[in-house]
Amino acid sequence: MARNKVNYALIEDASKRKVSCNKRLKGLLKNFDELKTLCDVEVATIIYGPYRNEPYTFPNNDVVRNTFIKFKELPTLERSKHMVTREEFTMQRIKKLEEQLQKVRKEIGSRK
Amino acid sequence: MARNKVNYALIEDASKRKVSCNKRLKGLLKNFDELKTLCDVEVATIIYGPYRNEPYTFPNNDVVRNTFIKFKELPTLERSKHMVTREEFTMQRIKKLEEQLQKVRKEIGSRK
DNA sequence: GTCTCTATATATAAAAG
DNA sequence: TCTTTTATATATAGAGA
Repeated sequence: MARNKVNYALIEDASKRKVSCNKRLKGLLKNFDELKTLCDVEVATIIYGPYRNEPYTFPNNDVVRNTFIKFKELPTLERSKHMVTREEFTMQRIKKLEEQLQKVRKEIGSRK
Repeated sequence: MARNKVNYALIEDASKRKVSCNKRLKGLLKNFDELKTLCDVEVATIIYGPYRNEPYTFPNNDVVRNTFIKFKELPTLERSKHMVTREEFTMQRIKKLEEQLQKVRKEIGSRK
């Protein structure tokens, strides 16, 4: 994806593959996080990587379990809307930091 | 992400949110597809969007079903060991933003 | 292995049609 | 709305420490 365009096929070199895998996993989790935050989409993911036996889950085990139950049973579960206090808090924090960054960067830009 | 940087918060405008949601879903599925192909990672995802009753699944319903069953059978302890919780993820994000802020502020300081 | 850097590919917000 | 286009932000392959 950068420097060189990558072939749409298994990366043969094992160490390159591992590095790529970790970078892409990170990117994927960010995408999920943003989709959930910006667009209010409910996601549940299990990822089995080749480098550990236990899977990665997102956003967390409970949600994954609940989403699966919902998926299996199809009748819509009424979901609690009152369990995001901490998440809201950290979200605000991130927003604020990003605004500060923007501001400071703009200040730099105007001096160049 | 383009033209303008987007705030890390729910997109208030409903039609913008929908457009963004669809674009991001598309991107996310592409990411999954590439991770699976390039790095031989097994993934299972359920995504409930606000615009249809049926969830999106990747790679397909059967794999999702099987993967989640497999996940359910893991002992709880093993499961939580490598869980990527959303909280952890946001903490990392905050840390990174703070580092950037520090760096940029230092740059400003050195010019004054 | 693990971080950082950075050039390039890609994703995507907003505009235009 | 939806598609297509474009400008910008972001992700990431490869390199170097």
